Amino acid sequence: MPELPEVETTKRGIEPWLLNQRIERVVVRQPQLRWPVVDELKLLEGQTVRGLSRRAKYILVETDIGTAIWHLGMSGSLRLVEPSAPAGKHDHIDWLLGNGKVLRYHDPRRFGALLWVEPGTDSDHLTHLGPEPLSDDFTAEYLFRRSRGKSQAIKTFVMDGKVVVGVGNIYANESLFLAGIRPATAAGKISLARYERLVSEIKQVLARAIEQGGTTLRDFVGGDGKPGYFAQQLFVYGRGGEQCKVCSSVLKEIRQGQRATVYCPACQR
DNA sequence: ATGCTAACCTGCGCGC
DNA sequence: TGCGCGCAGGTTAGCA
Repeated sequence: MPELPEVETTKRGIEPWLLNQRIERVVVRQPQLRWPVVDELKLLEGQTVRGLSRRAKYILVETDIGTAIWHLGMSGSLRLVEPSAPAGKHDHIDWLLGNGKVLRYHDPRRFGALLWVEPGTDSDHLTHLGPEPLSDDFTAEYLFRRSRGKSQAIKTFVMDGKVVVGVGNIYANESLFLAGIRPATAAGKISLARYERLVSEIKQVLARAIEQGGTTLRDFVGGDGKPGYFAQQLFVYGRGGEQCKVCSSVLKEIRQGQRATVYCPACQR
């Protein structure tokens, strides 16, 4: 489900309902997620949420005794529900809040996670990540430098969280289309000028997707339960075999690293 | 080091 | 109507 815009949308959606609230009870119905939910999460009971933030596709919930870290995996969602709403088959975790609402984690495929770190500690999952794509640290010069000597395809290169975080399959496809770059091009062969264009398009497409509340393909919903509206603005993702919206050529679909890649053979060189 | 593959898990849509 | 197959927004472990 979620790439950076969907995670940011979720974080913004739940923040007003969580900030400064007491977590009264933590209910874990299914601890077997991507990594097992640790017993320490129970320590959240009675704690107050001091702050929310996002790093890469992780949502950090800070309290005085530690930080809970959500990851939504492929099919996870976090939303506020009423306590009377019955928990469904894949509603794995509830946080009962002081305001009477319930923060409910739903994740059919269970590739998501809820991690825990003590104050002043960094999760191993966060320490080796690349820069945030919307930050000033993410520049064409950076990508150019990191890519020299690499034969790896540009698409898998920008999807590597050690290079830059938050760019998943949807927005990798879209930003390469917008930048006019073929996804299979070796990252090490791309010029600084073309990286200028790519970095600019990555930043723009992510920012626009956040404005639209993310991309809803099947089941993504923000914290308020509403879908995102960016899907209608996708140029290539999920459109293999259809016509290019710019030049009407038939879009090609290939596989890179077990992921679908779609591109326009005319617009992307 | 680099880069590719398989794996984790469930649901859905398609072709037969 | 049912069955088998392939595919899906992410990430990491393991291998050559």
